[in-house]
Amino acid sequence: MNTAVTQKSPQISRLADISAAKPIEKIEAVDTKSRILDAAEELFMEHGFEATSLRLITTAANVNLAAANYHFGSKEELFQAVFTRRLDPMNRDRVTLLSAYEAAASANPKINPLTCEKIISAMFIPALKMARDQEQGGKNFLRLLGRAYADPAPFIREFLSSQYAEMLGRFRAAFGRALPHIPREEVSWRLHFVMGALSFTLAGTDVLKMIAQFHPNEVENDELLLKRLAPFLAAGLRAPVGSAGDDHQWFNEA
Amino acid sequence: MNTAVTQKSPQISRLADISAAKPIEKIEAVDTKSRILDAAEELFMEHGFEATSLRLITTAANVNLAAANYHFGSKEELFQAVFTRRLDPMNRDRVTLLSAYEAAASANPKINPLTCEKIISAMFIPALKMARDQEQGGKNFLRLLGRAYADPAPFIREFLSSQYAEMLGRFRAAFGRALPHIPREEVSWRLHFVMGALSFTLAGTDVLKMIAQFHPNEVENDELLLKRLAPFLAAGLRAPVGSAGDDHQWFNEA
DNA sequence: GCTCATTTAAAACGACTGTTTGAAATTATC
DNA sequence: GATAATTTCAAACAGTCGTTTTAAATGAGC
Repeated sequence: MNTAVTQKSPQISRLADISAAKPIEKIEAVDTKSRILDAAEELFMEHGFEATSLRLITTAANVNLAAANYHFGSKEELFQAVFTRRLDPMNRDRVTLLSAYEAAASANPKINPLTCEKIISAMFIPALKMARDQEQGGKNFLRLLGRAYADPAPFIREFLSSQYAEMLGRFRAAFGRALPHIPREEVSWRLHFVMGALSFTLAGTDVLKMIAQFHPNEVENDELLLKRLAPFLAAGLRAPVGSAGDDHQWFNEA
Repeated sequence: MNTAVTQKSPQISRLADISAAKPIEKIEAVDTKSRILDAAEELFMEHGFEATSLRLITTAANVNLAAANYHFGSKEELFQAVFTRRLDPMNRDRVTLLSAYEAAASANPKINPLTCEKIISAMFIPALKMARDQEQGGKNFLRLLGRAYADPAPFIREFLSSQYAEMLGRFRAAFGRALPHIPREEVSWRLHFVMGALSFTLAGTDVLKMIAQFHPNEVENDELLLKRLAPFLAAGLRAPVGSAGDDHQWFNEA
């Protein structure tokens, strides 16, 4: 015998223990469908898609296991239902707000120009509204959304892509008009970076937060957080495109 | 009987089909340990941690199932081994490069000032080097790393946190010195945003890429990609902190 | 009260999971 | 070449998984 590695004696389940799931928590919606959605939202946020079993969800929701498949068909469809419930209206609000800004700018360009800050606020305000309105569920969903961006499952990525297609198209066009001196392709990339910083921040589960000396005792609210993010992103969007001199200096001096 | 939802007739496995795994692919390392690491790196990147089974990994690596547990102890320890193999030297290179810049700046502040661009390049150059050196594995790992940032599994987050602690502390201090007019806490947040845009970009699996009209036929290399990212981040880091006027204007005009 | 569609309940299905075991094969050491 | 340490192998273990099935309970319309 031997040991290339000291083996752990007992088999410890890595997944959330279903026997430790409290049958009744704060899931208080009346109908079964909503109870399942609420529990799924919280548990998917906490453990991720693959690591969250239907038994864990239905136990937390205090409903029968078969109810999940009965009402939603499959686990994937339940996952999508969790998203559409909140993402659909949020992205609709974003497009509506952007349209309002565009109309105001069109009517009176001198007074209400469509600045980068305006466009960014059209993306953030609906997200903020959701985080504030449904006190618990809204924040859970934002964290879940931030994580879903990086999930490798193809069905998640295809689903999110279809959900975001219209909104992102509108905002890319708006940024393009607000930044006429920047090439269209560069604008696409910067919108890409904006989404990255945004989703990373909304997910709120990054490595930085677990390291000491990073705002140790202060509990930031989402509003203050996005007020920090906004100037950062606006400045990045307006930055001069990298000159040839910078490009060559960058990677050859080390 | 009835149907609240049209049921899918057969049970289709959502996970990667092990029967479809090719026993021999391009995993050509000689020793079993490296073969497992190479296969695990690629499959974890492709399917995520939970959705990747040890049987899938060992089949792709063309080794026996028990070899994974024999050499690494557990699936979690295998996952961590995949990371330490590349992340450890990469972060060491980053700190070394930053130290070199700091020494040069200290010796001759007028000629070699420690600018934001310098510090950013100390983060990017080692990542670029890895992406170029090991042609396939390096890129795979960067995508895996970007996804791991958002993974909800506690052991992943704690592991990454410990791996990044020293490096991030050094870079936060460096940014603080390079941006003396910006409050320390604001610097921490902006480093946070930088990491978000960076990991999102390195992951390369975001929603934007799947939407039409986004660089449809051009295959960007990582070098050009980071040349686009750098000016964006540097401008954001140097942005004036949000004034009180901006703050109040932001969220109350909708 | 009866009929009918809708919803809930308990139990089982087949498949897949990480891990362990004990013997065979291989490699190194003397 | 014999002995010992290391590595590989096939097989099994004890669970959990998503899903389906069957029957019981519930509700509405008349």
